[in-house]
Amino acid sequence: MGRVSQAQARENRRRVVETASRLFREQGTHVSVADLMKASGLTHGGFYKQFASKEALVDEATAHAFGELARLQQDGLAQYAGQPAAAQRALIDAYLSVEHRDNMADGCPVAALVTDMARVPGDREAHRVYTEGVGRFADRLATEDDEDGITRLCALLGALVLARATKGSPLSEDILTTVRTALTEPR
Amino acid sequence: MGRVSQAQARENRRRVVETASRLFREQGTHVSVADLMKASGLTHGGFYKQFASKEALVDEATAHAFGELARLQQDGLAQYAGQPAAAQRALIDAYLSVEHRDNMADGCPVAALVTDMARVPGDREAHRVYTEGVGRFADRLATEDDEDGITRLCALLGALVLARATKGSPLSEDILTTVRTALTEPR
DNA sequence: TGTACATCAGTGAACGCGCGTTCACTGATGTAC
DNA sequence: TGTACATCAGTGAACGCGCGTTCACTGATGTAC
Repeated sequence: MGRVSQAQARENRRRVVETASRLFREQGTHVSVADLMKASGLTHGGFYKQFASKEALVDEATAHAFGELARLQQDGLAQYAGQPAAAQRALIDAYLSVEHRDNMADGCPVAALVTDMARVPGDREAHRVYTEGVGRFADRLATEDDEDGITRLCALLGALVLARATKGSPLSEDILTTVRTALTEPR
Repeated sequence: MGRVSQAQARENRRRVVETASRLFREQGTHVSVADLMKASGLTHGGFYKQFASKEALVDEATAHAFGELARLQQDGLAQYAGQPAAAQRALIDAYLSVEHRDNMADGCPVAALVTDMARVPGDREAHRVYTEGVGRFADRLATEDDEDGITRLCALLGALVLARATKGSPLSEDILTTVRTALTEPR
């Protein structure tokens, strides 16, 4: 192939990070460097021209996924400007939808990476980004009844991961609809 | 070493399953056969005298962990016989304790295996056992306000896995205490 | 603007290592007499 | 009850394979003149 333009190299790098952020969410962070590069349309040998190690990519891909999440949440808020209750309801409906359950790759990184984070050493950059993302998500969910949003976040996240883990059983859809109702009905 | 008595062989097998059920919860189901056998005080070569494959052990260890969970929940109910509210409160306090957060190996398999289950093919025996365990856990949490216990289960489980994933930040303890209060205060 | 050459993103083979699994072997256990 | 021998749980070395990582090589890009 030979050398590639600086612009092309930047674009390739960007694509690897984006692909990684999707594959790590879908399959976990143990996806191989070779698979990651192949899915990005490259061969695995060039990986270390762009990244110091696989660990560095995990950190960067995690940050990328959380950046995307923050952007989506901003968009959601903007779309329902001045109607906080409608914004909440839209978020909850989307979060606990069958589509979100079945699409981990494009889904919430807090849910997709929750077990990976619990099993990884706590001093990693990915951890800092993750914890920050959890805090921001909770703030986003705060209401008059639930001042810090933490309880609502736990119910949302718990419902999504349990619906994924029980997929194939009617219980899975049951979990989604039950928690959606519980969180959106006025009380 | 040479041959070992049938009783000893059964005991060794039992110990491998028990060790696996703890290590899978602590580190995930990708713990190696060699590590599993070493942790059980054996060498890895003998593994296939007892199990058809690693996959078979994952199924069996999952079933073992859920059996243990069911037994613990029975004990908890028996201890507070005739006082359902106190039994609920004790369960919630224990589930959302720092000890439970920090001890995945002996902790709830629903929480420890939730991501593994989401990423494993749905037709496995481990899946059936898992889904059944989720249903039983939800029933156990049912109250007058929350007839099927699903919403409470999601909040409990979400809080535990998030507290684990954010461990090291004050947010972690915050999650445990906030959700514990939300679930135990009368409303 | 055109030419000569150094740079370096990407290639593909190779590295040591740990994985799940297999196998020849050992020797105490279990059994047939 | 004692003896002879077949069984088989456990050992440890080895298998092919995929992992993360390294490296000699390629040749278009970028730069110095």
